[in-house]
Amino acid sequence: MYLQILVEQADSGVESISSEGLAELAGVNAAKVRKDLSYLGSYGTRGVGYEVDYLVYQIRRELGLDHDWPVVIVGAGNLGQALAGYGGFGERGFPVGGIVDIDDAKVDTVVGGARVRHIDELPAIVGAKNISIGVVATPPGAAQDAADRLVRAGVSSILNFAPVVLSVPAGVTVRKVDLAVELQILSYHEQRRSEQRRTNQLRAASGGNMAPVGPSPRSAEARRDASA
Amino acid sequence: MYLQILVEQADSGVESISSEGLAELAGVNAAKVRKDLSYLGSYGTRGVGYEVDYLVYQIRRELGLDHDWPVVIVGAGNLGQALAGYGGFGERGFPVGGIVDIDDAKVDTVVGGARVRHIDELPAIVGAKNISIGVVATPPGAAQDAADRLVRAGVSSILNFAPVVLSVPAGVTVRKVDLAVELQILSYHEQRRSEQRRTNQLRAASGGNMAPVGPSPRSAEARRDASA
DNA sequence: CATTGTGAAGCGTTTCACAGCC
DNA sequence: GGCTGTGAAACGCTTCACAATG
Repeated sequence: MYLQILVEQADSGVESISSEGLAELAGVNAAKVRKDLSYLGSYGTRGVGYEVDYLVYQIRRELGLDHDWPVVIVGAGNLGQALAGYGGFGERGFPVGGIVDIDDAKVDTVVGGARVRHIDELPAIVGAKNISIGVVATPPGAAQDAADRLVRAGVSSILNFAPVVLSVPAGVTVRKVDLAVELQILSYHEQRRSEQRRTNQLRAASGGNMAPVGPSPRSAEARRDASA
Repeated sequence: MYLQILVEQADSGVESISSEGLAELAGVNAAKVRKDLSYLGSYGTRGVGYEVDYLVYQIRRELGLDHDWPVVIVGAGNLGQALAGYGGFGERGFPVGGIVDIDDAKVDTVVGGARVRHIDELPAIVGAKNISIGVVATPPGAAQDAADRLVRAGVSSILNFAPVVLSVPAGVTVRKVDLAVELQILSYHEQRRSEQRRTNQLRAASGGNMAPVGPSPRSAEARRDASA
């Protein structure tokens, strides 16, 4: 996240930034920024701050972003197609090295500039482009099989969009992005807000005093809290 | 996550589950499951376990999933279209109540069964369907404006797919899904793995003894760790 | 007697507070 | 004087361990 912000700042011509400035932009505590950055080494200058370009370079190096990581997408349905068509991946160093599907009807169609290939070609694709990262964009029922195939093909990191817990051997990293879970979390907050409103109405109706729970001044502090 | 697993279990005819069983499926510790569920109330039976259906009901109630939450999508580009076309949302209680874009060329096109409307109609759409949740699927530069418009229209929860930190008033919840960040995290793990391999080679070449760092037996334990 | 519910310990992360340094 | 780097305290989440109980 720091990387994103720093790149943005660099693009706007900012050359130096303090931990406090970066914290403000990231919505976190300044001490946290300093501690986080200290794990990279001592790249700040006391009394001055951090040089944006240099920090970008160091973070990129630490994250292994000094070269591209081609990815292979399994599943050419709605989501797979959108991911393949979404230019943002390539821009950020993750070009789509291939997209595969198990359905012959989808094979050889073209999405986002890539031809869909059959899932049986996975080992060939992974081998040819030396791919380490796979994306599972299949329906839930096909996700474990997709993961197994990716692992067998030699992939060691998986980004999973299917709403299932994947089981993989040790040494393989899985990250899960579950859109429904994100919405459920928002639903929970909405639920609480509406319960809160009911309680306030009751309290107001009964004429009692109450601690303020409504919007406080729109300070940076408050805005940070809002996304917690 | 428990909810997902429990619904799946219910569909396969499982009627009762222990904290240990649920922990296994979720890839977490059994004590954590019990503590988590204890916040809902005491819905288990000692010596027996939890009744799946009842637990599903209680979790749904707590999360506010006892009714649908229509969502409005801002941005009808690649991602917005995929989200609108992705049936999974509606199935899980989040039907697409509308999709808007600022670009007249996209307005009135139809994606995933919904007609794209102009972003100026946002207040009308939100008001008519009583929408609380908005999805930002715009390019980075347009995201803050999209968020501001959503908030002005009365939305109080936002799911943000744009790679920017949104600034919203207190009382509005934002969750961010950043695909590039997910891939960057995987890149970091890959980076470490390749560094590890180099170190091992050096150690092996120098003939020294070393603690095992490679794959261990594929136990449930190890597979859990893999996704950490 | 298997399994829950939960105090208490353990542990990693965040924040404070200030010495160190430019 | 201003800002970094970092021990130490605070905090919150996870896990242990076991009393409670159907």
